[in-house]
Amino acid sequence: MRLDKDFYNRNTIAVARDLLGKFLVRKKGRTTIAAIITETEAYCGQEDLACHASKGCTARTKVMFGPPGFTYIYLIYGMYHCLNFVTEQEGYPAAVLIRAVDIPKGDGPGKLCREMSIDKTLNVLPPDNNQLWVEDRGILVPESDIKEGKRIGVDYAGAWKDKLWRFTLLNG
DNA sequence: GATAAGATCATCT
DNA sequence: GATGATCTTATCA
Repeated sequence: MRLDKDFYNRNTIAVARDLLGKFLVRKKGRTTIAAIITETEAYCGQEDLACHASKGCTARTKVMFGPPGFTYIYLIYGMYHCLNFVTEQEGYPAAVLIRAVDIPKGDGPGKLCREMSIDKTLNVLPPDNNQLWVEDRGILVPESDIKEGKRIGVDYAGAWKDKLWRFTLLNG
């Protein structure tokens, strides 16, 4: 079943952990790609210096301040798109970055978006759109299969760079 | 194995 | 005009 607004309207770290083992579904024309989410990162609120919303509500980050379940996609380093899902209640800016998936060789958030043809045309989609969403297909992930780690590429974020807000799925 | 640099542009100052 | 939620390739050890 497809994850709805209620799933995303929770603590961001809990959402990031629970997204492991879920299926990311991308529908493009007659083609549908489904991939198991294996790596995520949580970005929590304006206090988190690694979170884009820490600089305030701008045209780009506005979606993070909105209701949960929406997509947040941006271009980084002029080359790669990154896919996020907005979490927590409206007014609290937070999101989960999808870093890697299992079916199309997932090595990172930029490569993932390239493989699945995800770009800014999919930005700010509600959770019930028909192009990109996440499904629960009944895979249960035991606590022992989840590994925590530091977030990647945010060394500028002071004390927040060492937060263990990245989650990877072991085995498969 | 580790570290460094280059690609390249939307967004913010 | 500066700066990245990255990735690839090159160079050194």
